[in-house]
Amino acid sequence: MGLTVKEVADSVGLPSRTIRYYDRIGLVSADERTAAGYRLYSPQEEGKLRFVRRAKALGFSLEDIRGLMEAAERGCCDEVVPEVERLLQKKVEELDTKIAELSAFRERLLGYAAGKGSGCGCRQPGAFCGCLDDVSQTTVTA
Amino acid sequence: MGLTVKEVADSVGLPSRTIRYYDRIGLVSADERTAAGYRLYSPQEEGKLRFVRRAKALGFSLEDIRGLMEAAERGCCDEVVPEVERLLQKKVEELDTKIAELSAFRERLLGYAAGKGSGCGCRQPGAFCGCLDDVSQTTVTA
DNA sequence: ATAGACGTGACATCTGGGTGTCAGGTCAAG
DNA sequence: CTTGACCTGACACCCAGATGTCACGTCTAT
Repeated sequence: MGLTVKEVADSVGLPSRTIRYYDRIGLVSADERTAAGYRLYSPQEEGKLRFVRRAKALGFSLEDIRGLMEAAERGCCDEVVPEVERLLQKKVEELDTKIAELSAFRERLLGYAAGKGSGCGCRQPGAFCGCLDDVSQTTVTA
Repeated sequence: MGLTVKEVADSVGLPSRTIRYYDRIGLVSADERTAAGYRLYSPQEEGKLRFVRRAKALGFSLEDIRGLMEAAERGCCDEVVPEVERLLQKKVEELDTKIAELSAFRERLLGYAAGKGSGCGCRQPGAFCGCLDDVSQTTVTA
């Protein structure tokens, strides 16, 4: 009983190669095998893999994901949610910061593009005039 | 004339090792050298390096940055701004999408945490009950 | 019984963005 | 004239997250 690598791969939308990789690194292991050694995935493991795929798409590292799933092993949703929430909060904050910085950068660029005559006025094709530098004076973290 | 690697490194806030790396990969090269072969950086090159540092902090890849600087070589700011704006727009859109997805994910989590009784109710510590999977049904790109 | 799709582990390789470590050359100060 | 900080190139190595490629085993259909 259970799905083969290929079946579960098609089902969750990851290459079977990657599924085997996740097994190898101990992220999601098929703990059942056929007599011939073929991996067999239970619906639960399929769920884990699906979770991995989505969390990965959201920008979590495999280590983050490992942490989340270990939390899930320790308890069920009631215990997991705060952990997930914490990591998620961190992610959201990171992205918020990044967005803010990019927006500021963009504003400055638009200022250059639209306002103050046309550009920096240095008129030195071929030379790196420094106005991009000037434009990027936005304070940036990391 | 010009700054040595160490001087320019301290000035722009990058390790001298990294400056030499950027030279090696042809991102920002010191085209002047002393008789002994020491790199010498002009204020323009210093400006480029500063730009690289900031753009990197904003999440651009070195290849993106290379493209931006090539644009800068072709013309000056008037020509560069649209190019930068285009890349920047793309970045901002990527991040906006990501933020939206994370926020949706978060909402669902909060729904689990706060609403509907307490969690998914499956009460199966040690089992991956699938509610995280359920919670992450948010449509996600890439 | 044989072709072809799929499975296995093992090992190497890739990308991006560097860092560690050598072995040796240079330069300013004391 | 030596000490110590800096410079040079070359080569190896690191991380995450896979992917390529072998060589060989298995399963299903015809």
